[in-house]
Amino acid sequence: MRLRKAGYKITPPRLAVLEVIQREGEHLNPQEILEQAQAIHPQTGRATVYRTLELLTNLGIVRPIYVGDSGPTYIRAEGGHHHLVCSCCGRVVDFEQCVADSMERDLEERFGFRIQSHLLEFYGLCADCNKTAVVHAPPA
Amino acid sequence: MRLRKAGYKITPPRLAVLEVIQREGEHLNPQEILEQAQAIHPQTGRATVYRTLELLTNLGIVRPIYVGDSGPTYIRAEGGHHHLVCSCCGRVVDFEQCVADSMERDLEERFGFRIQSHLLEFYGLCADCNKTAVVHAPPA
DNA sequence: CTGATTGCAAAAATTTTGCAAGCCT
DNA sequence: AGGCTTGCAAAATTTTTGCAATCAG
Repeated sequence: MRLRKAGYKITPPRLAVLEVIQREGEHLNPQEILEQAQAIHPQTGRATVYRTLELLTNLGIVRPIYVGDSGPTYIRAEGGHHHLVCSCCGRVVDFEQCVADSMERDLEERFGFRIQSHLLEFYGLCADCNKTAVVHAPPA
Repeated sequence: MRLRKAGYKITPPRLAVLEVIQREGEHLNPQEILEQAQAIHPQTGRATVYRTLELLTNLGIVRPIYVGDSGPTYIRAEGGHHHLVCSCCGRVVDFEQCVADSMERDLEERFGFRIQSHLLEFYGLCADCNKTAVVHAPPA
């Protein structure tokens, strides 16, 4: 338990939030995390979720990402995340193979960072939006 | 002027927002964009800034990015942006060389996207946080 | 015990929306 | 002229804060 090692107390709300992110894993926003955490520990308050997310983020256990339009969502802070995002309609496609790993070593040496994860996003227009919006798109 | 081609009107507030992002270029949040836009066109309203940013984003002219903790900031939607972000203290370091470009062609073919830009972020702990926080960090 | 942690509710901060007036074309 | 755009202010969201009560260690 990283929390303990860092000198923090292990409490039901914190465990609930951790559990939710471990389980659901991906792309939950604070509201959803609150709801699911309450399913585990009913009296969990919203403020505590925010405080816990900040704590876990600082400890490098989770991380917020912003994809498409919606607000922040949280994911485990490990491994890579790769998205292809349409600037026009907001569509998001995940892809796997990524060359970022090959850069980590070099960056770690060069900047003294200890890298835990990465996010690679390409922005552009998806096939559909390419056909329409770009040509001539009156407000909708 | 991309705006015109897409069928939108060229107005002072829109020009002001564009001008601000072209000029300052990087990492301005909506509030700052509003202030600077008002320096150009005083009666610019906050709502218009938000509406314009959304419009320009959909047209693929600008793009919001979220780095570190703070809210969204806007940048021109072209080229790449590369950050090394410390999960602990929020420090952000920019770096240049990037291998993402080599992936664009393949992704475009595979998913039918027309890629305009990319964002590559590595998350981890900076040299300073590595020494302290990880070992034992009572709340501060 | 003791201080970190919590939940609540209020306060802030950030975005969105409704609408009449105004401007671009 | 016609309708997209705008600015304002109010409404809706989202996040942060103050504080007494509680809980983990």
